[in-house]
Amino acid sequence: MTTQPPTADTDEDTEVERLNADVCNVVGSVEKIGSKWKLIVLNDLRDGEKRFNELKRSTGASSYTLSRVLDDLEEEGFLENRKEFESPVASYYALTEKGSTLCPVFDALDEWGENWLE
Amino acid sequence: MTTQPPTADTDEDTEVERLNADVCNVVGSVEKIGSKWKLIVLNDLRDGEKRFNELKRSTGASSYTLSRVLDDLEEEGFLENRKEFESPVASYYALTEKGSTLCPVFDALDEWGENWLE
DNA sequence: CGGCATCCTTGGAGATACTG
DNA sequence: CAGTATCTCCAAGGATGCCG
Repeated sequence: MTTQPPTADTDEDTEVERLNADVCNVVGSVEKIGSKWKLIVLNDLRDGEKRFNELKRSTGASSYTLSRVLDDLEEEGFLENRKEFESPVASYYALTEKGSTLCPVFDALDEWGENWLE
Repeated sequence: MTTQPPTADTDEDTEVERLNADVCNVVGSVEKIGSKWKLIVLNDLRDGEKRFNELKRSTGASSYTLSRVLDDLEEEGFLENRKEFESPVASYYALTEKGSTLCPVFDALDEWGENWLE
């Protein structure tokens, strides 16, 4: 095995998730992509591809957290990673097709926020 | 292209703040109503008002958790509480106007989940 | 530059028992 | 029935250091 940071979980909470997903997949969706950092990162990538440290700065996430979030999102097919092994290594992240399907969700959140935040 | 990849950012002071503003609505919205239980409860109330134990059952939250979530949501104006101090006390919760404004968000999540969950 | 590994703190949330 | 009071546990995440 490699590492098993916090990401390593046996999913026993799938039970609860399933219960709620039965009712409506709103909750399922949120469980899937509703975590704070996932949303921040995904939303940040709507503008186009960004590099690791760029995301780090713009999102405010620690490299540790960002790294894990990016891994998760890539693994789930929401974004893809392109590396350039040139002079200083460059690593670009961008939304995939699937990642882009979330735009309506972001739009809804964005619009809601516009009217109801602060 | 041998040397340095495009470093688009010059001064990070303004950049960070601008990006934070960019992200603000979506992230702000999520921070506001994006927690698992809040969403579960709010979504559960789209059908109409429910009582405490009803919600407890349908959401699967512990009474402690549910209680706090309800408090939060009421305090933030997403739902309202109606009590009947009759025989056995009855307490009904229902979405407010503000709470209903979240429906587009739920719809977006719902539709996304329909296409992309599992 | 990208990004793991490690340590450590926090609060979110379950279980349980109790009260009006 | 509708909550409140505790106790406890664990995953999320910040800080930091190191390494290719």
